[in-house]
Amino acid sequence: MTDQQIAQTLAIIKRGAAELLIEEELIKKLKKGIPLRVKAGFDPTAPDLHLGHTVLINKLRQLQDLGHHILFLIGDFTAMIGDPTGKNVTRKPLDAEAVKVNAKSYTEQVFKILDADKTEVVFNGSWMNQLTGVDMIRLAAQSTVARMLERDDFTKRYHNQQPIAIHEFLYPLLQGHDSVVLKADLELGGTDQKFNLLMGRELQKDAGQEPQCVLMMPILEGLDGVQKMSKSLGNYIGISDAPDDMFGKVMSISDDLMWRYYELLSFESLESIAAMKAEVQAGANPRNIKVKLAQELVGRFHGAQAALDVLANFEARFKNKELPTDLEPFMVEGDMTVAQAMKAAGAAASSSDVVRAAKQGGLKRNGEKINNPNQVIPVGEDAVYQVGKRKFARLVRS
RNA sequence: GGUGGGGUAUCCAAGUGGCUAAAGGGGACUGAUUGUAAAUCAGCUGGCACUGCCUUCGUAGGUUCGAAUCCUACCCCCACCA
Repeated sequence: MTDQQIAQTLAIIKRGAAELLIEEELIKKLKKGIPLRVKAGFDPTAPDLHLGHTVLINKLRQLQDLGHHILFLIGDFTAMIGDPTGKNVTRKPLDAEAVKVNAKSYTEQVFKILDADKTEVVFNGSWMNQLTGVDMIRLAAQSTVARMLERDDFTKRYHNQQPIAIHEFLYPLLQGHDSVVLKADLELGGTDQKFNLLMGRELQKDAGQEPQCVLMMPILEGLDGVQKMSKSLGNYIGISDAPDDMFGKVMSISDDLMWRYYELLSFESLESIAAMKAEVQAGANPRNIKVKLAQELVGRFHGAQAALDVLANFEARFKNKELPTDLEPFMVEGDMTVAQAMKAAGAAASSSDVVRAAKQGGLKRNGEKINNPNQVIPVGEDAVYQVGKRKFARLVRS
C-alpha cells in the first residue's frame, strides 16, 4: 500500500469516530498489506437493534468494504455475566435460551448492513466454556483490583458502597481474552467501552501478540437528543421499524440533532454534509434536508422503492392531511362505541385515551372532528377514524 | 452484626385518618402555530360498562363508619458505624 492509499483508508476509518488508539500502530498494521482482523463484540441482551447500534455496524461495513476481515462476536458467554459498563447496579445474568434467541435475531438484523458472506460470526462461549478453573484463575491473575478500580463506574460504585460482585471484574478480562483468542488487529466499541477495549491490548501483550488497535465510536443520542438511544428509554429508531414509522421518527427529530444523525448514520460524504449545512445557513428549509436523511435510512433498511413510497405517504398524510388508504378494515362486532372500537383496533392504548383525545379535539372520523367518543358505530359504517396525529383505524360494521 | 432513614402514579417529589385518582415539577401525549423542527400558548396524563363505577401509595394482614396516612408481620433500598 502506498502512503496515499493508507492516508485514504485511515480517513475512512476515522470518519465519525471518537477516538483511535493508536494511530501509528494501525498504520504499521495497514502497511503489511494483510487484511486486518477486526473484532466487535455484542452482548445478545437486547433482541432489537436500533440505529444507535448501527453507528458501529456501519463502521464495520466500511472496514469490510475496504477488504478487512470482520469477526462479529456474539458474547453468549459474557452475556451470562453482563457487562457492568456504565451501570450503577449489577446486571442480571441472562439464561441460556434467551441468549440463543437474541443472538439469532441479532445476526438476522445485522446482515441488513454487513455482507453475511464475508462476515465471520463467532460465539465466545465456544472457547470460554473450555476454560478450566485453573485457566480462569490465571486469567484473573493478569490484572489487579487497583487496576479494575480505575474504572469510573467501579470507582463510583465502590465509593457509594454499592455492591460490585467479584465476577464483574472478570468481564473486562474475558473481553480481552476474546481478543487474544481471535488474534484481533483492531477492535471496535463505543466510547464507554474504553476500559474493556484496552484490556484486550494488555492481555495480547502478555500472550506475546501484537496488541490490537482500538477504534471507539460515539454513543448516538436518541430521539430526545439528550439521552443515549436505547430501547428501554423508548427514544429509539429500530432497524426493523416499519418504513412509515422510521420516516416519521426521523422527521420528528430536532434540526440540531439532524446534523448529528447525518454525521453518524448517513453515508453522505463529509463535504456534501458541509454543503447542506451551508445551504441551511443561506436560508434553505432544513425540513427538506431532513427528508433526504429519512429517505436514505428507509432506503437502507427497506429498499429504494420504499424510500420513495414513504415520502409520498408522508406528504399525503401530513402535508395534504389525506387519510391513509391502505388500512386493514377492522370489523366491528355488535354495538361498540368509538372509544371501544379504537381500543380494540389497536389505535389507542385504552378507551380512556380516546375519551381524552375527543375532549381535546383529537378524535376524527374521515377527517371531521367528532366530540362524542361514546357514540355507537352504526350498522353499515365504513370510515377511517383517527386518534391524535398518527393513530388511524378503519372501522367497518356490516 | 449495630444504629438511624426510607419505599407514593412514567420519573422526581408533597401528603401523616374523611374535602385524595392523590399537590408541585420533569417527561410523554393532545390542540393552536409550524416543517410530525425549535420556541411559545392552552390542555391532558390509572382503568372501565365514563354525569357513574372499579383498582392504585413496597407485600400481607388488622384497627376504623372511613386508611397512602394508625397497628402487626414480612420483603427491599439507603446512610453512618463495625
